[in-house]
Amino acid sequence: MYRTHNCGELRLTDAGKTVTLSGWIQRIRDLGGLLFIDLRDRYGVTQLFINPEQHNALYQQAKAYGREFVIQVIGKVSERSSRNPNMVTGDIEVIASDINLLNASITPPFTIEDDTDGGDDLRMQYRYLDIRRDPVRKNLLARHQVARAVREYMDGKGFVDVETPFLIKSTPEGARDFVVPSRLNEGQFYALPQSPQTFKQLLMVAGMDRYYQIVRCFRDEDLRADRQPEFTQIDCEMAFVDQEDVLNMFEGMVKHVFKSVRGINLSDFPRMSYADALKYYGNDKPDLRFGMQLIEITEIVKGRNFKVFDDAEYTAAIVAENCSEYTRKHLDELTEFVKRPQIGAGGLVYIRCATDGTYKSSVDKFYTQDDLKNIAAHCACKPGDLILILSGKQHKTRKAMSELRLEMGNRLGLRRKEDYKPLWVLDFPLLEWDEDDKRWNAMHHPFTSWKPEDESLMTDNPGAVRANAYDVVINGVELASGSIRIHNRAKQELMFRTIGLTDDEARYKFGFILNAFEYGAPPHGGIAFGFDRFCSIVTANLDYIRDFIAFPKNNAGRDVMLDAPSDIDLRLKNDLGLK
RNA sequence: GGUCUGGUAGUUUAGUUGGUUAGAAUGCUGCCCUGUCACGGCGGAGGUCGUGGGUUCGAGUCCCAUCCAGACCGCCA
Repeated sequence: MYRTHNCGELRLTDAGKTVTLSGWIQRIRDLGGLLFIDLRDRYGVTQLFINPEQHNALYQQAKAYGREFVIQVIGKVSERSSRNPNMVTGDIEVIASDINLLNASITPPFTIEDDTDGGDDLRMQYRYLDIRRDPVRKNLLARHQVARAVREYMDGKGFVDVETPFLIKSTPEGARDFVVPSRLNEGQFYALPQSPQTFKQLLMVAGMDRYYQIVRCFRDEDLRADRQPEFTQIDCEMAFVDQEDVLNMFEGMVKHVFKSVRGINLSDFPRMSYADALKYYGNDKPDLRFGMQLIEITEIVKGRNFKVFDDAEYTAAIVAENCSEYTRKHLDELTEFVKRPQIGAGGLVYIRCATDGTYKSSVDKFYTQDDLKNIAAHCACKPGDLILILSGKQHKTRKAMSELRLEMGNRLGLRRKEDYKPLWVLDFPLLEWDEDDKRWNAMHHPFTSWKPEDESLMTDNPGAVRANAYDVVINGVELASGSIRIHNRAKQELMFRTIGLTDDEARYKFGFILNAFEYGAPPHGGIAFGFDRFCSIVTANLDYIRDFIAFPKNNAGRDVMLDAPSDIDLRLKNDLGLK
């Protein structure tokens, strides 16, 4: 038997017991006449004690050990003569009477400690050492807890976990597919699923009624801190439901997970239309942890010969409370921020609302004190506040304003880690114009149904059609996205035609689902959560998911531990008909 | 496809206007140390300054190219 206890469970009440522990050497403290070893496993750290006067051979043996050696120790639990209140096992130590070396270790390339000296690159290359560190291990355990809570809730609501295939057919819509060459069908390829979308709909046609799966998805697109080429979704679908049913069911799931994993009671999710999200936050995933809404002032700033505002399609302001004392340096920084190519604003106009009731702006040449007072009143700006104004094309300016708002939120400490502000964003447009391909594209996916009252717009104004689509957003992060689906062949064909697929193409690419819709497809809808994101938000409220994935890829899609992707054997290439 | 930041000891990094032997911390290592827990004290080893080219009397430092890493834009239904 390698161990009778783990390294995190012994307490003062165990004093006197003879125990066997196995684990890794975290650190050795040799005081000459005394030697301490911190022994670590997944569960914690326990101090071992060796007194050379009693066990000189053991002392000589242990002295030669180094960090990360794997040992088994037999000894007696006893109260420490000087306790350590910072450790849960700090009241006791194990007085070693025998130690077996199970495996030696070379010196690790970085320290296995909470605050490691290792850079990201090294940590990824030696991920198996990184996972020995407490913070990383905790994240993986948290991920397990989130998954467990999800399954608990879904099972309780009668959802059935059904597996769907990974080797499927490439489709033209959406992200770029990862493909797998077929040996038995030379020259042809499987695609890895971007999501099990069509399968879950077919399971509804099949009468499974309530389906879910925690499932890997694959998209061959460029990566970000919060995006991996393979990632995990909580994929869900229900039959005989309308939008309200889906919203209630999955709001319940998010609340259950927060309660179960963190003990946090989320209040009911507010709902906001896509149009309002853009109007008030410049963004379809608003961070509601702070106000600072966008205020449109396009018309009231016109007519003062300030050409930028006079010519602008859209001008908007945000009010930063108690920032009127911002220095020239601060304002220059903000100007630089919005003028960065990624944001792309032409410039930044400010109005300081001084505490004495006067106004100072960067456009004093064009605007009188009364003009500025009028703008301030429109923005409900108080003395001591600072108004920041951007101007230009509506879409681009809203986007820039959204970035500026988030930046100010960061600077003012308004995006507090401990706050959680979820919401539903509703009524997304069904379609968006693809400038490159000169055609309409499904905004969510081409199986999304539309508001019946907007159906007449499908032909004359497709961009105005609203979808039965919804997102869960928490703290400015899109956590989940779903829709009520089309379940009728004619409507599905109309959708395909609208996004530029000919009937022949539609039949070739999606014939299976069109056919299925003719065999009594029930009304259905669902949602899919980004599971990795969910974990990072619930446990740490971070917009960084790699720490929640055991073996993630780097920003070029490489696995630096395996050094994948790699070349393959020539013979394998031949078998696959590749050159 | 594009923009930006970085690459100096095992690791994390400092390095001024281009100028003597590239400095520190940590890790490693030797000796000392009987209650440590980031133990402590004294000593030691450890560097092709990512790579290639160029400018210069002289390059870690300036220029060009390239590789790697990270962040972002495009992209991601």
